[in-house]
Amino acid sequence: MPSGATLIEVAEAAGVSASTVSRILNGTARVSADKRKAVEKAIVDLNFTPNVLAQSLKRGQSMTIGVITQAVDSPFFTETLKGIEDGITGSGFAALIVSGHWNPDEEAERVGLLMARKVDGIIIVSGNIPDEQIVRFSEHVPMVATGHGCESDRLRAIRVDNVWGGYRATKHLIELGHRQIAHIAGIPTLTDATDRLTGYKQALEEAGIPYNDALVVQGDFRESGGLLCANQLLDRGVPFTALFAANDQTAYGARLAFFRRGIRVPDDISLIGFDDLPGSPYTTPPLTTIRQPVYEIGRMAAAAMLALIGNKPFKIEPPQLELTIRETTRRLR
Amino acid sequence: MPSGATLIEVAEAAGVSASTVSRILNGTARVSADKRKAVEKAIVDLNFTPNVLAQSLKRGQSMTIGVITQAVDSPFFTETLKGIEDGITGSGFAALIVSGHWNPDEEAERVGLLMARKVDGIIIVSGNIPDEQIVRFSEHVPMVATGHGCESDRLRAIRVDNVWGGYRATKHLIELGHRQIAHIAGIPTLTDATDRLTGYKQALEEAGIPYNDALVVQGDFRESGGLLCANQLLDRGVPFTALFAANDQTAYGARLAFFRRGIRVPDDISLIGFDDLPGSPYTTPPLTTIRQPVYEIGRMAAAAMLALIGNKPFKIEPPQLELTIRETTRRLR
DNA sequence: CCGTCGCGTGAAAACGTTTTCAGAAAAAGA
DNA sequence: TCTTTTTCTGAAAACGTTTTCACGCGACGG
Repeated sequence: MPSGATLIEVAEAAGVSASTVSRILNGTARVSADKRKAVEKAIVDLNFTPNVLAQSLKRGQSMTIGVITQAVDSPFFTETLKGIEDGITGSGFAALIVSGHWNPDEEAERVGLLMARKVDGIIIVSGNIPDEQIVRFSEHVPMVATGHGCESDRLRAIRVDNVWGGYRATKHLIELGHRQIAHIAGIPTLTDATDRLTGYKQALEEAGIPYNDALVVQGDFRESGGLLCANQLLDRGVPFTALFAANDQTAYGARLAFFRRGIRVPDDISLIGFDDLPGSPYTTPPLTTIRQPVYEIGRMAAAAMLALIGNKPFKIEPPQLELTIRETTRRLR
Repeated sequence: MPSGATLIEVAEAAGVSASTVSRILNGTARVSADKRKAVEKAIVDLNFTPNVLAQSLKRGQSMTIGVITQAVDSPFFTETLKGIEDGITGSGFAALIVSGHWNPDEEAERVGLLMARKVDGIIIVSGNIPDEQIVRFSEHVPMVATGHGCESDRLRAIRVDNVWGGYRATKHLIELGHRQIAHIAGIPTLTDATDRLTGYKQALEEAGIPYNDALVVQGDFRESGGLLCANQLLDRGVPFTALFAANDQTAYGARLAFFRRGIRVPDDISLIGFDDLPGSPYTTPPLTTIRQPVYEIGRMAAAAMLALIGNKPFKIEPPQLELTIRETTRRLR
């Protein structure tokens, strides 16, 4: 527990000047052994901890990294958050987390808030703030953005190939013999969502299956939306034997819709999600999905940020998506 | 986007002293209309934002609240986090979130870290740091703790009645006619977990059902533990018709174990959880559970902390648990 | 017409560090 | 022994605010 002792008090107790104490603390210059000893003793005696605020003010560095997330209650974000947290710990930095609630204006305002607090960098996790704006921000403070494509001098982007993911998911279903494949899309303003839809279309086209508008419906990346949309799909009466949900949460909702109507998964309908949330191996049956290394993305974001701040080179290698086959998909009878 | 302009520059631009600018900013004293106008103009012209660091240093207040959580990746914690975040926004405070990973030593160290950063208060979300230690910390900085029972001058506790929750869950099963009721307990060092077990025993005793050690097994509050423990339980060969899982995540795991063995829920075995995580209404079938108002607890924690910091009175009313009956429990045939 | 009051204001001293600058002491070179 | 260098150290000036203190000034009552 840090005390109220100040560096000056330590200096007095040790009979040296404040400068000397500071030098010992930071290893800025050589100090004679006896003074060093006296100071070190005084430090433990007084139980001294440097005042980070004063340090920050002087150095112009706050040792804080701002993180903008969208919904702290979504497993998708919190996994990334955990990665960031783990990546930061031990570096002396701490994370100031604020959430933008998917609202671009709110996000921009939060960026301002973080800047006012003189954070040393901002990590922006997904969200739908326009890319150009991010680039503009990055002129003021180093930034790392996930789910965005833009890059610049002080801006790194980490993004997975969502088109490929959508393609792979759909292709998996096609390989199992399905040809009537429905899709519950994500939030249309997010490229993540539209890219997955594009991938879906590509796979269809490749297999020579005509795209059918009646089999695609607009979700919201959440369970409730999945439930609703699946019901909608079912009610349309256009038959389908497989469903590609834009993310796992949507898949959970759809799964429930099927359950309610006595439709068995995967016996009657195959279901595939996207993300591979921590809960997905434990659904009944365990969910087949496109694994997105969310945690690793978080760690990578943290590492990239640390490198950016320290002016060190850092090569981002785009995290790979991976088809994870569990038990909600099966070969068409 | 905040600029590099300082208060002194604003003062110069407006032809007044720094003190005057400060007074206008904080409304500390009356200032003549013309100077005020000049200053306000200079502020927007220079796009000035006060340096929070300097303010903090001077005022001895950092406008930051530290939050210690255990696992940012568990829905239980993130829901609380969301409540805290929402409760804080608009107050000018920001949340510095660190995680203790269930490790008391790590938790204590993190408290030190937060204190070094001169946070104005610390909210500690669950965790197994000893109560006395929390009390000790609270002598240095205002604290709010959830899942702990201790209170003091600068310490507020928010905790639900876990004994009652365990009792109610078990009683629900008993009311449905079950008499062979298994229990997968939580982490034994957490009172949350042991309290729920106590409640389980109480309900059993009340109903005149002898407590059977063979029907209780030690989980870890996570899905994987639930899966393992349910299998263990099944392998023991002691028959049971209902299972009370110490939390929802454990229930998810157990559910999967049953599914794997072709045991139907609720037809063959009734299952009840604890927490009511956001995902629980969307499991198949939707999980019967004891609803814990996690989000509200977060908001309450934030409000209590703000009140504590502002020296305002605040009455914490303990959040109520509630039996939420869905579809994983049914009357014994 | 002269003390007293209240109001608006600026100068300057904090807050707790880091860092430049220069001086003193010690070591090295001649 | 007398420079010249090298080490080590302290004084003092920052960093960008807030806040105390005191001062000038017009208004007030006597």
